[in-house]
This record gives sequence, structure tokens and C-alpha cells, in this order.
Amino acid sequence: MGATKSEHFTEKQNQIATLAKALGHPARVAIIQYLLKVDTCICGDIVNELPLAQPTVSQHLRELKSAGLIKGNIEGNSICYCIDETALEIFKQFFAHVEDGLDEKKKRCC
Amino acid sequence: MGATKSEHFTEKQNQIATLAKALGHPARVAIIQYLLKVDTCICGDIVNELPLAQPTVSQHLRELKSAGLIKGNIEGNSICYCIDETALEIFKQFFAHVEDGLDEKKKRCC
DNA sequence: AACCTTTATCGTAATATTGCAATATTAAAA
DNA sequence: TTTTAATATTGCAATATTACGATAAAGGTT
Repeated sequence: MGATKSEHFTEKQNQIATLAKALGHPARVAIIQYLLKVDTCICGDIVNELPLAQPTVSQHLRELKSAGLIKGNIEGNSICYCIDETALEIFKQFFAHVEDGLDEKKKRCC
Repeated sequence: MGATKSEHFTEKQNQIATLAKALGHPARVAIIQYLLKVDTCICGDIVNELPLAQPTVSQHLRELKSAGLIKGNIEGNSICYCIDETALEIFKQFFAHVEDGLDEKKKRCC
């Protein structure tokens, strides 16, 4: 096989997995960190920041975009990439939920 | 090609990516959620909770374990799996950092 | 127009992941 | 000791990901 059986899991589980998967590569973590670091969203030099060829970076950007972690607006002949806070909100919510679950458990095990 | 060029990225970037990748599959999200839901850590019925064959579940558990998201103690002839809070702490820290970065940016763009 | 810059897409090779049947391992139970 | 139950490992097929050279597309600049 090799294909994930997404249809057997809940929408929420697939959503979290998709976001996590998008963040599951150091280049994509680096891109997110860079977008946070630079002052403006008028980027266009992401390629120079990464130790990867331009087509590879473009591919990583597309994956981040399709997962909803970033958004890109065309700005003249370059593109302005930004972090999409909606996705981060979902992530944050999941971890808050995990945290709550752990607090509950503390009372009776491990 | 096909292999991630980890050596070109920082240790932190690789660490976050590894954790995120481990969570990047709905079955593994489901496992984490299940470990949070059940009352005790004396599990052993994770296989029955998932719509996947036993060897597949075992493999997912191993991946979560090697990423540091869960730990497993042998308990008689079954195994007691628990969430490893250390990994979650790293994750939480990363998102806090992202949050801070976004607050900074709010002042001047997008 | 001809040219440059920036980003995307295509094609392809190398490698990784997903999933499961078959089988092994381990320890408790009978 | 034989059996049973729980989990791991092996081997393999199907599919996905990663990376990049070559090339295309789109918008500026001269």
C-alpha cells in the first residue's frame, strides 16, 4: 500500500495530521521561523535563506500553503508570503486540549 | 535524492520537524488522543481502537516512541504506553515562540 | 521588442512511508 | 509443558516525499 487511510479517521484527526505533516520537515520549520523573523511580509528572498535549490523551496512553500500554514499574495513580479494564523490557532487549540487531558490524568497514574 | 538534508538545518529545526512528522499521521494523532482519554496508562488495547492491522499499529507506536512523544513500559505480557510530556513541552515552547513573533509583526504588516 | 528577475511546473531519480500477511517473541495461564 | 494472549519483527508491494535540472510563465526594466 503506502497510502494513508484517511477515510478511517475523524476530520479533526486528519486536520491535525495534515498541519503537523506540513511542519514535519526542517526546511518548512525554517521557512516559518524566517517569516516570523523578517519585518515585513514582502518577502521574495526565502530561497536565499535556505540551503536548497529554488524548485525545492518552491515545492516546500506550496506544501505549507496547501496545508494552510502560510498564504501568498502576488506583489508585482515577486510574491509576498505570510503566516496564516488560522492554522496556528487550530494547532494551539489541539495542544491546549492535550494539556487538559494530561492534567486530568495526573491524578491517577504514571 | 529523496532524503531530507537534515545536516543543513539547525538542531532545533530538526527537532521540531521530527516531532511534527511523528504527529503527521491521523493514526498517530488518534493514538495520542486515546492515551489522553483512557483513565490509566495500563493500556494494551490500542490496536482495537484503531482501524488498522496490528503490525501497522505497532509500527506507528514505534514511530511515536522514537520521536519521543510516548514512552512504553513492559507490564507483564502487555505494554503500558504513556504520553511523554517532555516532547510536548518542546512543541508548546515552539508555538509560544511563534505566537510572540506574530505579536511583534502585527505592528507593521499584513 | 529584447532582456532580466522571480517564481512555478515538469520530469525524473533516490529514498521514505504506509499497510499488512506471515512469523517470531515473550510472558502469563492452564 | 502446552496453550493462549499481546506485541514486535520481517518482507514486500503500493504509494508518497524529497531534491534538483531544465524549462516555462509572468511581470518588470531597458
